[in-house]
Amino acid sequence: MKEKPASFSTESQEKSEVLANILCEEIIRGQLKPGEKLSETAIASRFKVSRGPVREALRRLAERNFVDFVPNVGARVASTSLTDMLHLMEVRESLEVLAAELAAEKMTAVERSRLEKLYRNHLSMFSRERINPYFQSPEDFDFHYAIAKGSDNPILFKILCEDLYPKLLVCRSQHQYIKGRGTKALEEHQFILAAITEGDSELAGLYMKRHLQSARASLENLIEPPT
Amino acid sequence: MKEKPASFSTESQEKSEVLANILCEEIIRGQLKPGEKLSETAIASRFKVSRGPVREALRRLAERNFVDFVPNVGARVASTSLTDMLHLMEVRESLEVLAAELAAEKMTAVERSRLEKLYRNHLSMFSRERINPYFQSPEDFDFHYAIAKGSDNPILFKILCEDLYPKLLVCRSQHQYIKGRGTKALEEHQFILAAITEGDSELAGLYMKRHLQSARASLENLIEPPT
DNA sequence: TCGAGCAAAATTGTAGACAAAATGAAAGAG
DNA sequence: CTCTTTCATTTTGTCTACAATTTTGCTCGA
Repeated sequence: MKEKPASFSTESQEKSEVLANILCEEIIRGQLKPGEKLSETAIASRFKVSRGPVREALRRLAERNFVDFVPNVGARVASTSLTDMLHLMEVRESLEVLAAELAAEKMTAVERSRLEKLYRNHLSMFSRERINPYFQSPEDFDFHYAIAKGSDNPILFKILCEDLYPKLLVCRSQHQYIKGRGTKALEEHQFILAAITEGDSELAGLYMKRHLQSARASLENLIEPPT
Repeated sequence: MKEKPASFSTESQEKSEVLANILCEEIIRGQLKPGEKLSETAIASRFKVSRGPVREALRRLAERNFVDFVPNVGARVASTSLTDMLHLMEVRESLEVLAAELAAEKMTAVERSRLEKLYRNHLSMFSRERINPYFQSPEDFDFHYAIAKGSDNPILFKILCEDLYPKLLVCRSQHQYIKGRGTKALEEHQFILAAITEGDSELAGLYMKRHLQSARASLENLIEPPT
């Protein structure tokens, strides 16, 4: 019997995957700026690897639309406009309403209590230090993440948590969009939480819809300011 | 000034992309069966290329979840269960309702007339040869494709047409799920079309919802037959 | 001054070879 | 007979080298 050498913390190793994750992270953090050239040789020498793994990593990122790729020319960091962000939010709204409805129906007891605990933590956290823009903070995403998980629909979860959220984070970092909606968002979470814990699917969806609609509306104002 | 040599029909060339498309097509057609091993060397020799492009192609397909990938082991054709298909349909329903609503608001005049023409073609086509299961036929997808396009939301379009529809086709081929809902689906299209051409967003969404709900319901029966 | 055209440099695309890991089969112990 | 261990084979991971394409800068001429 083989000792499992990687007890935890990882690893599938495979440099191309590690590279893809690192580059993805740097794009999200904004350390790699939109439009910036991603030279294979430069990346290869930076990470002390050959170009093979780099190419594979870039292909993966291209498939996920984190980089724009032109054959025989190369890869560049994809630049996402505010219009893109609006489109993302439109899709997100639709899918999270579904997620909230499904979560209200299907969440297990432990999931519900965990979600409630999560909310209480956020509440106490932001009642002490009150200058925080809760909206789109890591904690905000945690809440939505938990609901996506609770929907018990892996496809839905993947689209939301692995496609849309990262993309939204990229948008945010590329536009310094830190539109903090104060503790308003936190209050809205309370209603969503209540509906989910009571298993009221329709209501959970409705609260989620309003929650995200207000976020989207403020974004729309940013694009075309009201007359 | 350079002559553009590839006047049309393509090409970005780049073997890894060509390979990815071919393999994807074969998975959709069911020529590559679920769970089947995708050996790099085998594919490389089959297409008379080196392993490099093959690896890149497989990485792309893995990112799109058409193949399951295990480091140091290799890639296998992803097998999609009927439960997966149900999850896909749930997400699809939510997104297509949004697409129909947006299409009703934003479709241009020429897009509307084109959609109408498309519908009339399907109508005459299936009134002559009436044995066809319209539902999930290429023509059925054409209609939904046009609406996704008309939503004027590239993110939405991409998820529907490049992620969900292909995946649904894979499911169908892997399960011989040719559940033809007769010309019922065609009739439902008529209502959707009417609502869109009249710009009635809410109604278009509602008809779309019912249209896909009935499809999903019949799928649910397949999984857990009614008592 | 500006643009076309050519040439050199840099970058991407592909191929082939080597290293590392996993798979599978055979041999041996209980 | 079954389970375990070992070893050879196969397959994947990575690297280096070479071919093809693009980019860049220069020269030349109007």
